[in-house]
Amino acid sequence: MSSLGDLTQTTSADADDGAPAPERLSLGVAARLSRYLQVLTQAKKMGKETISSQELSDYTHVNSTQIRRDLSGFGKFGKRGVGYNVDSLVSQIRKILRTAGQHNIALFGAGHLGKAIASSDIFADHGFRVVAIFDADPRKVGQSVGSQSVRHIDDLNQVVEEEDIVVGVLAVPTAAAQPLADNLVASGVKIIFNYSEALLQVPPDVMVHTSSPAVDLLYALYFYLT
Amino acid sequence: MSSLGDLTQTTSADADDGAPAPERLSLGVAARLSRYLQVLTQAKKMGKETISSQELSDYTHVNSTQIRRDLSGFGKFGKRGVGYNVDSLVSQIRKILRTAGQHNIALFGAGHLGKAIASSDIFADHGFRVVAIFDADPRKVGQSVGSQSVRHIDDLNQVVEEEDIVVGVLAVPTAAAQPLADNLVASGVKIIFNYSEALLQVPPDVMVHTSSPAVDLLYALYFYLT
DNA sequence: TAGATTGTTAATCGATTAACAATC
DNA sequence: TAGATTGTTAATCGATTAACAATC
Repeated sequence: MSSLGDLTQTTSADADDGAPAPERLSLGVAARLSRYLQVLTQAKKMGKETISSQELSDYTHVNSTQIRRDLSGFGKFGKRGVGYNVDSLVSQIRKILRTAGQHNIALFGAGHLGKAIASSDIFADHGFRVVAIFDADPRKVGQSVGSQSVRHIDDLNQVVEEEDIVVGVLAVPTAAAQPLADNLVASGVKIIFNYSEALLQVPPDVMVHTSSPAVDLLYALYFYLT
Repeated sequence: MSSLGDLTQTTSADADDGAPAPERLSLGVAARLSRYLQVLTQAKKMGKETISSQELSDYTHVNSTQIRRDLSGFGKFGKRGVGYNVDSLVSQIRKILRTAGQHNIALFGAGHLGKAIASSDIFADHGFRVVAIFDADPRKVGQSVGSQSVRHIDDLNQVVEEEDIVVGVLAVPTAAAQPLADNLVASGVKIIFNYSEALLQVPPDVMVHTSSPAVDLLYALYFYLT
């Protein structure tokens, strides 16, 4: 597996502008780059023009050397003595992650959580757009949430195709999650974001991310208690 | 394949003041044990009595050898040819993480997100109890959310002391987050769970976890697109 | 028994970190 | 210039994996 060993590095002559990374990023690198992007996006909103690896480290809790190393694998984005330009680093990382475009989300569940998600700009800031909201409750169908009106699940297949849905977000009761996941899989969606507690069973080519705030708390608490 | 990135998402206020603390778990181990615990908790709800390291691996995306290795460091919890007893593994891990007890949470923000959190049992399942809800809007004070009635922020100090609040959860608009965090720090809370997009500034002994669903999506999308 | 799965070792690979020269 | 911060190296640490005996 020596050719896979290079996953995180691009080293060679073409490290500069626009050169496509020849290999897939490793899991760790992709995850960290995404985190840098979030902090940068927020820093930009706050009017910050440059940021140092140490500042990025303070916010992401990733070691500053690691950050510089992650970035320098793709080019020389920083200025010594100054730091990184926020705007240009944002677009460099977007290029590396190939997430510069718009991506469409379907949201399931028009309860409190669904409404919170629909009205937040946490997704919008990163190019994700909620283009459809579904609910199983017929009384909710037709109500408007954010800029969308709630649809019935029967429309799922049609909407996925017409709107080019890439991600399904489940903000539904635990018991409803697996059947919905099955529907999403059947309609061809490959990324499911699960806010319920269900342990979802999906084919290997479908990616499930289960959000688990309580797990993060347990973990934080351990270091608080010890 | 998803959440290896989560490992570093929370930080420890890791004050290495001379005396070695030989018994502390490493960040990675503590994070993984927390994940096992979540899956086990859910598996238990579904009536599962035993679970193999391979099944745990399927749900957590942690290598099964790694799981057996993590667990065997603390004792021989499994039965060869059978797997692990779900109930007993839950209590063993709780013991290791020292999170067997109840811990009290104060929730800030009685909007959609706050209501979703208050009515979810995602925290309750792991021994966290929302014992107070605050909102800055005087019209919301006194309303009841879940089993609590909404309080005014002025009561914060008193509540933290009386109710032994260990964690503050921020489900407020981004602009309101930093002042609230300052209040929490002043009242002695050491763990802050931030659902806003604010980049919070806190003293080094306070731990901030910022929830970032969009980051996880970016990350998932990268592997989908490549 | 026969099949399954743990507990454990040893080797390898990738991530993390400290340190520092380069240079803005 | 003087201070700050990047880019990079070399050493260390932790994760992953294959393999397999033990044993339920």
